[in-house]
Amino acid sequence: MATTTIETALSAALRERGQRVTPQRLGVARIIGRADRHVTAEQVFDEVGELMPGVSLPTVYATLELLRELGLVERVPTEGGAVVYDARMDDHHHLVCRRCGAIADVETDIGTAELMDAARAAGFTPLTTQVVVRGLCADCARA
Amino acid sequence: MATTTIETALSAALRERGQRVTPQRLGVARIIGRADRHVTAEQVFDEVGELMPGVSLPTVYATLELLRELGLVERVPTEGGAVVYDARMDDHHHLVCRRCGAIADVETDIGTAELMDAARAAGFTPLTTQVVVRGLCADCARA
DNA sequence: GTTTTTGCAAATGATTTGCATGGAT
DNA sequence: ATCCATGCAAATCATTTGCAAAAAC
Repeated sequence: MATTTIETALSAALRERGQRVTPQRLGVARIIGRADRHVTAEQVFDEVGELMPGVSLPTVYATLELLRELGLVERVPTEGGAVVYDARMDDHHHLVCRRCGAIADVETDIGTAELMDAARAAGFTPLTTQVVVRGLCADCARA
Repeated sequence: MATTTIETALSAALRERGQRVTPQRLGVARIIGRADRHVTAEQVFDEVGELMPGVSLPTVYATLELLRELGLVERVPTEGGAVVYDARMDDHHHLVCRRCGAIADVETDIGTAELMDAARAAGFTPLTTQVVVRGLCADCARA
C-alpha cells in the first residue's frame, strides 16, 4: 500500500516547486502528522524541539503556512481567536463551547452536496467543508 | 409586531443583570445591528465614532464581548486569524477563499438535524451552526 | 452616594519581518 | 557555486488591562 504520509507529500510538493527539503520542514510535518488532534503553533514548536533541537518558532510558522498552502493542513481559528492546526483532512466537524471555548470533534456526516452546488453557483471552487456548532459543553451547561 | 432590535434586547439584558445601560453600549449595538454584513472591531469603532464621538476602542471590544455573551452577536474567526462580528443570527454559511481570504455568504440550508443530535449525544447543548466552505474564490481560481 | 463603566496609555501575546549566516541543490 | 531557508532579534498587530475620572443607578 502507498502510505502517503504528510512528510512524503511535503517532500514531493517541495521538489516539484523547486523548494528545499530541509530537516526542519520534515520535522514539523512529522509532528503535525503524528498529532491526531488540534495543535497550536506553540505546541508544534515544543514537540519539534524535542525531536530536533534548534528549530525556531518563525520556521515553525513558515512551515505550517507552507503545509496549509499545499492543503496538507487546515488552519482552524477557534472562538477566542486562538488558532489551531489540524492534519485531519477528512471532513469532520467541531463543537465549540461558547462559554469556555472547549473544542470537541463530531463524526456525523452531513449532506454537503447542496452546499457545494451553491458554492459553485457563486463562482467558488469548494475544497473542504468545516462545520462549527456553537453552544454549551456539558460542564458549562450546568452553570 | 414586536420589533426586537439588538438595542432593546441589550437594554433588557443589562437591566436584568443589574448592569448599566450606557450610550456607548447602545451605540455599538446600533452600529452592529445596522451592519448586515461582517464587521471588524475596528470598523465598529470607526462607525460608532461617526455616530457619537469619543467612544474608545477598549469599550467597543468590551461591548462586543458583552453582546457575544448574550448571544446577540456571533464572533466569526476567519482564515488568517482576523475576527469579524456578525449580527445575523440566522443560520447562514460562509465561503472562505484559501488563497486571498475573501468571505462570501451562502444562503443554502443544509440538514443540520443529525448533527444537532450527534452534538446532544456528546453532552453538548447546540445553539447555532456555522458552516465554512474553504476553497478558491472566482478570482483566485483563475491563478 | 455608591458602584460600574469609561478613556487613556501602557502591557500583552501571537505572528511576522529584516538581515546576515548556514545549508540544500 | 548559487540561491533558498534558517535563526535571531526586533517590529507589528489586534486585543486586553490598570487605574483615575465620569456617569448611571
